[in-house]
Amino acid sequence: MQDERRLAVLRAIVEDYVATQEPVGSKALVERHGLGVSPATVRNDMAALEEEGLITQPHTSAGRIPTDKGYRLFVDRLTTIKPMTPAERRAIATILDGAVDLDDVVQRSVRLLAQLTHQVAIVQYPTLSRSTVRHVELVALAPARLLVVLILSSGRVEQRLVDLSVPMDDEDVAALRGRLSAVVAGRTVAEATSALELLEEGPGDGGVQAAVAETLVDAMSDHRSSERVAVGGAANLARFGDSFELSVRPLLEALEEHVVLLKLLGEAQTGGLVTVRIGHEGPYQEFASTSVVSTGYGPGDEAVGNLGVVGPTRMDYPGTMAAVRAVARYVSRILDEA
Amino acid sequence: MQDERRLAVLRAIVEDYVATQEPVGSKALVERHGLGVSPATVRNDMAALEEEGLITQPHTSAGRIPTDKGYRLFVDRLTTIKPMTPAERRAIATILDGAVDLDDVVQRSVRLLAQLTHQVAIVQYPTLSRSTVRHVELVALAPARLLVVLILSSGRVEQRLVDLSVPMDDEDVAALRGRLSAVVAGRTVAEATSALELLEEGPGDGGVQAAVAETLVDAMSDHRSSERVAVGGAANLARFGDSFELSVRPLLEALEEHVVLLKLLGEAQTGGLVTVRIGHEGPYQEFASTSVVSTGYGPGDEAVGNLGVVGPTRMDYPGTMAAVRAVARYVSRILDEA
DNA sequence: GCTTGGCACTCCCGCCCGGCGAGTGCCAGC
DNA sequence: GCTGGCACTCGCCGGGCGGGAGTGCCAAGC
Repeated sequence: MQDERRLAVLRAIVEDYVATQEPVGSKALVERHGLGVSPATVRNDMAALEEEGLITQPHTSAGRIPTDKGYRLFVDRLTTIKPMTPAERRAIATILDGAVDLDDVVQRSVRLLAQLTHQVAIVQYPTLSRSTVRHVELVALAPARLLVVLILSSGRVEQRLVDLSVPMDDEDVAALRGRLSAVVAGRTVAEATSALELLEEGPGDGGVQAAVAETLVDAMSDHRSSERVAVGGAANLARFGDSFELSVRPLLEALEEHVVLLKLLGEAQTGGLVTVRIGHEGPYQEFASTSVVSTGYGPGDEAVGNLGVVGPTRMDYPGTMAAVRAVARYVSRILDEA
Repeated sequence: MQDERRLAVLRAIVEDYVATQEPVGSKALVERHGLGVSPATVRNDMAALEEEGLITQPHTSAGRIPTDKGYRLFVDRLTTIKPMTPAERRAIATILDGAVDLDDVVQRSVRLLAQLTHQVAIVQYPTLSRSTVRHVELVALAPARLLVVLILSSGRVEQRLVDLSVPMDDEDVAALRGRLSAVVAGRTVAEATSALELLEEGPGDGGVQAAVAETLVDAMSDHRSSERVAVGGAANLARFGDSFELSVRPLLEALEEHVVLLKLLGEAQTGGLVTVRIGHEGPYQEFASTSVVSTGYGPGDEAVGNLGVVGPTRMDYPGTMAAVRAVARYVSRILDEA
């Protein structure tokens, strides 16, 4: 009985604090929410919640604010993801359907997510994992410099420059292209990679074939492609009321370190499961006062990338989770069709 | 005689203010620079400079700070671009030489420029202008969906998706590729564009050839490619001592509007000419308290893109101009070789 | 045993105020 | 035309002072 009311008090504190950004006191709480008890009772509950480490006071005789642990309980047990309105769904569909290619989908998603949540959005470019090799192209830019272009069934194009130890003429290039094509075309990335690694050395070409094959393997490895992320809505960092130099600057710096962002997005969760990392739960000092809401996307149940938002721990979790889930679903649907 | 000393006073004020970020008074000025006159004399000169609108006081009985007009005079007549040290040159060379492709050059440049200047760096991706068509590739992703890939001599690859009104089989695709290749391969972008526009309708293909040709023309038009810019060092906005919400937030927002940034970089200047736009000289309200230092880059004397930095009007102009010029030169040299 | 009203207490915040110091403008003298 | 002197003007800083919001505790009531 009291336990239930205490949780109701915690929920009310989280909701009020998120809405006003100010510590919330017992009187304001009973006024704004119909709790049906007096402020004194709520004060007792608050003392108990503080005892459990769910809320805290910035200083004596101020209102209470939730701790990370309090937010965690709120997210896990006190709230459900708030469905998007039909208007919001339509907006998502309209914006994302206008995309001309995969990169454009990613760029539109990141803008959209930033606008929907008023926070910083991060979208990972799709990894190529299970796609197949559509085409290999070699272009001689100079006698001893080749442009290697790899086209995958996912629609992604990877390009690399290779400097050769010996010059090649157009015929050599065509022959090499033929040999490589025969080995990799139509195969999945995984198959093509092993096939390339088993490839015998070409006849007296000074290691050219090996160099090109290595470049292809490198281009196919998830690594570089999955390293890429798009970031948007950095201006929303202004919502951190704190000092710029102390809290926002390190965040801005971290946002340019895409490797950090990838770790932040974490492991892909598919099927509408949204991951929430609150405050200090992550490994990065800079993000100790932020929360990350993320999920995976991809055709079917396969995850080919992650997306999410990062914002202050005092964020609207139900709304943010809904937006992240909705955008991920829509992007997944686009990948299904492609 | 007095005129000369007055200009020396202006130069000293700019240099001191840039170094300390604080209004500079007459006494500090004679102490730090060996002006050989008394503070009172300097005060008279300052009154004259203020009369001319070159400096101003934030409030009565404070030191002076330069106005935009004062910075303009300083940049145009009182300073020369400070050459980079050999160590800095080597650092630039080392970092940029490690790039694997054109996009990587741009991304490395933007990071480098941000680090060198401690300001926000902007680098435009090279436009394709005079490059020639190396290769056209068509890939059937689905019966009625084509991926069109355009490879240019500059090393740039453009890709587009085309939805067809009628399905095509592999033979149709190969035939279409052959026809298009014959028309555009080896031509410059300009030539290829006109050739495509004159192309006759394919035999009973339901407008497929026209659709693909149009896509190619679109991909070749400078527009989309030159729209792309890379931004780095946004964290350096912290150097604006001002309030976050009022001055930094609109800037951050503007930095995500790449169209705005392109206008900011302005018209390309080649041959080591660096453009400086100070404060309100530009059309954008958000950038009224910033200066933009930019220049063009490209092989030979041809400008294929711009790069620059944006920072507070109180910036180290000689050093910034030197860094911008040095990076542009090095990028140009890389394009020369490619 | 839980809830409630009352009450004293604590502490932040905004305000005013006075002293200090930096810097100026002006003036008379050189 | 330069210089030293001098009075004046402000912005900045620290201290002191209510006002107010919020708390914890206690004794009484259901």
